[in-house]
This record gives sequence, structure tokens and C-alpha cells, in this order.
Amino acid sequence: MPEKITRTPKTKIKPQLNPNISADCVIFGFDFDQLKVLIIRRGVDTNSKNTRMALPGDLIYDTENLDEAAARILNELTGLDGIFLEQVGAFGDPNRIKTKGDQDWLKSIRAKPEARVVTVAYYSLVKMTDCVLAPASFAMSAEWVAVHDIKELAFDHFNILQSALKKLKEKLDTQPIGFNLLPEKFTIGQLHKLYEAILDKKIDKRNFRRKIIKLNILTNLNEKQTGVAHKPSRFVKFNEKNYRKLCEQGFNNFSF
Amino acid sequence: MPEKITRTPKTKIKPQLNPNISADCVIFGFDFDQLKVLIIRRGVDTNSKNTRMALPGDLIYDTENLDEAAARILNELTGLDGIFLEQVGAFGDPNRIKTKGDQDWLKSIRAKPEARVVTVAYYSLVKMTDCVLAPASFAMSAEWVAVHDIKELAFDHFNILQSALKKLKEKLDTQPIGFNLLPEKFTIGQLHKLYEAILDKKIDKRNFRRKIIKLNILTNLNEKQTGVAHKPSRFVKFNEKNYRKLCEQGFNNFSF
DNA sequence: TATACTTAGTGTAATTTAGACACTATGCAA
DNA sequence: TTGCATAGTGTCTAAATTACACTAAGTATA
Repeated sequence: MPEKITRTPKTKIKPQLNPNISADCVIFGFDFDQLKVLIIRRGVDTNSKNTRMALPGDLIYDTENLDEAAARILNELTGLDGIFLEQVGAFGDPNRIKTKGDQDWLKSIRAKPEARVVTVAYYSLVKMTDCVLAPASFAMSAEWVAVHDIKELAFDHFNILQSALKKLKEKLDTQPIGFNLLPEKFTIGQLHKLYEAILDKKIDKRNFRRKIIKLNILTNLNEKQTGVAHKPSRFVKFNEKNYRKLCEQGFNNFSF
Repeated sequence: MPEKITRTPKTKIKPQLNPNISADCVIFGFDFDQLKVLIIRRGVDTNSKNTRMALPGDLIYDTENLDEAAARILNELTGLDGIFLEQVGAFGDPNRIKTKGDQDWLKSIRAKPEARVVTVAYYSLVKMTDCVLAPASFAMSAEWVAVHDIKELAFDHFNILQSALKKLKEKLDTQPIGFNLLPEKFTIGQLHKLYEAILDKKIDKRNFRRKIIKLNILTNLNEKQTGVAHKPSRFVKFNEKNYRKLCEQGFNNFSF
């Protein structure tokens, strides 16, 4: 499974899942309208009434580090590599996986469903269109769900989601990571909408444009939108070189 | 040992250390001059030449949550309870405790020194004068070391320390947590020095005073310094009520 | 006892940033 | 051809940031 892991164990023991440590991923996407999260759903193979939704996650292998485990989970679910991925933190309440519904689920996927598991949560930002979602299998299927529509999740995953959201907002306040959610070419209007979706508030259009343009990290493209029922917008792309230059100057404020 | 833990395990199994999960604490203190960290040192019972320094930490009990584990470690080392404590994150490189010196140490304190251990790091802010340091024992002794003087630590603890420092700086940018490091009564000059020590840069005195005073979270005391070889400064104390009021207004910027 | 030393405590001006606000332009749809 | 939707643009005001220098009040020391 962990085919991307290059680090090899010091011992001769074959890589095995650690029963006490897992990694969960909050994978954010943006459909030009809403902030979405990749959610897995327990299949209909059980007779429980309400299907339960959860964040993708897995126990970690003893040979991989935490970042690698999160990247593996992300890759298995989306086919993507080299994606923005940042740790949210560890979640380790002894009772975080102890409710009846949670245990039912765990019994179907884990060797030791009752083991104490501390999970390390990550959030990642992906371009939704780049994702090749794993086909729905017997055990679970992955789907994009609007953050706003998520009212509860299995285990402590709703809590994890909220923490990831908070972290994402804070990060967006200091670094323009939003580009990770958009395609190569995008419009300032789309970027604007993205900020509003993540920060969950209205941002004045002119103030937003002024501020982002002044940073000089957008390169204008000689291309416009087509087929839209309004004045077409010019496409731009993220200028990574200028961004790095900006960072060297100690840039760390991009709040709205 | 975990006498403060009120949460009881669902199972009848007696609380035991989880071999794969530990908590480490970066305990910051301030001596009115430098930012310090509480460091433990392996005793002189071994014949290794350079004594190794490390952050206090321990495997967690299966019955306690992560915050409780960190609070327990803090309490065991300082005698303090109810202290500011915040998670830094999880550190889980498979090789983080695999060097020769690290293994020698672990063999002297752990049942399974080779087990894969993911540690969850916390940082905490204490009033140095309140600490009753555990007496130096055979195994280890605790001492305050200036952050600037720490060039290396056992395991991945230097890395953890740097992450904790980063987190502390970020937090200080949004909330006036520095009060946790000062006694009840303090002077604005001391607070100023604290900010300079943590942020590791000079801050203009008048701008600092203006900004902190405007927040209205300091209460003037009718008391002055005595016995100092300069104009005595008036003591102030932190006004928690006004601070809460401020927070409700959405206060989240206190950067210099 | 006078002088040096140290930190306390204070104000202003210039620049930058944040926030509020309204209209014309351009393409498609009806 | 009218309506609709989003693109794109500038100014004014208030607030925040930054830079900057002197006097005050104690102790230490010569």
C-alpha cells in the first residue's frame, strides 16, 4: 500500500499498521461557489439507518512519518501527489471513537476496534478538477460535501473539521494559499469568491482587488472568459517567483 | 501517578502507559530578562561524556486525554495546576528517537525503548517564581535554560522547541498571553521586555506603551518599585474582565 | 555631596492602511 | 432591445503605524 514511502525501517520487521496512531485528512476543495470537503460514507452493507459520514483516515504504518501517512491517505483517495498538506494537530480523547455507531464502523475495518487511537489531523487544499476520486467500493465512497452542509460526522471528526477550518482561516490571513484550490488560470473574481467562502463573510470587491493586486503576485494573461453571461473577466495566474520575493521581505499579513 | 485524572476508563483494565504515544512539554518562563525553558538533564549515572538535555515528557496513560497528559507532566515537574497549556502539534518521525544516545537514555526509562512513539507537544507559560521544581533525582533534574543558549536537545526536541517558539510568537501576535509569564504585579517595562524577549526584536518603547495602554487591559496599582537604581516604575496588573470584554468585540491583533 | 548611571514616562508629525461607497462596461439570455 | 449578471475602476476619511528625543526620579560611586 504505502508505495510512495522511500524511508525503510531499521528493523527487519515488515511494515505494519500501528494500532494506536492514525492520520485523518480534511481535504478542502472549491467549486467556484462553495468550500467543500471530501467525505467518506460508510456503504449500505450494514442495516444501520443513518449512513455515517467521516473524514478519510487510516492507521499509520510504523515505517512512515506523519506527513507521509497523510499524503498516502490523500493520494489513495484523490490520486494526487505533492499537494499542500499541513498538520492541524493531534486529537486523542480516550472516548473519541467509543460510541455505538463508531464502534460498529470500526469493527468492520479494524483489527482492534477497541484500541486507544490518537489521530493526527491534516488539512489539504486541492484543485477539485484534478482529483480522480477512488471509485465507490464496498466499504466506502468518497464525495464532495459543502462545509456548510456538514452538521455532524462520525467519531470526533466534526470537531477536527472545525479545527481545520480555523487553521485554514488563520493561514489564509498570513499567506495566499488559496491558489492551491484554484486551477492554473483563474479570475480575480473567483479568487474573491474563494476568500469569501473560506472566511465566511462578505469582502468589499474593490478593497479586495486593490489589496491583492498591490501584492504583485498575479500575472495577467491575455485571455478572457468565454461563454459567460456577463462581461468576461481576464484570466490571471499565480506568480510564484514574486510571491517568494515578497516572503523574503517578511510579508505576513493578508487579512480582510 | 495521574491523581488529577477524573475521567475513568470504560474498561476495567487498570490504567497503563500507551507504548506508542507520548506528550512533551515546552515550559516557558521569564526572569525579567530572558525567555527560559524548563529542561531536564540525564543524570551523571552513565559514563557518556556529554550529558544530554531534553524536554520533559512521558508516555501517556490510556485513560487520560492529551491535554491531561501534558498537564500531568507539567504538574509533576513544577507542582503547578491550571496553567496555560496549548498544543503545538504531533511529531512522529519513525527515527526521532533512534540515535545511539537517545536509545541509551530510553533504555534507562522505558519498558520498550525501541517502540515507535509519536509525541504530542505542548507549550505552557508559567510564572517562574511559582514553580517548585522537582528535586534532582537519580534519573533526571530540571533546570531553567535560556532559549538562546539551547543549541541542541535529545531526540527531536530541538525541533519541537523551535515549533513551540513559533507558535508562541504567533499567539502573542493575537492575544496578550504574556501575562502568564509575569507575577500578579508587574511594570509595563517588564511587559515590554517580555515581548522583546519572545519576539526576539527591539520594540519602540513609546509605541509599545501606547498600544498596550489603549487596550485598557491594565489596571494601575498605587504602588511603585522600590530599591531599583533608577526612577521607580508604577506596578500594574492584568485586568481580565476588560480583556474578556475586548475579546467579545473581536479583538485579535496585537502585533509589533 | 555632586555626578554619573539607569530606567520611567511622555507627544507629535508623516506615512500607510482600512473601510466605506456607486457607477459604467460587456457579454449572454429572454 | 431589454434585462441580467459580473467586470472593472477611484476617492475620501478614519485609524494605525512608524520614527523620533527629552525630562524625571531613584541608586551608585567618586
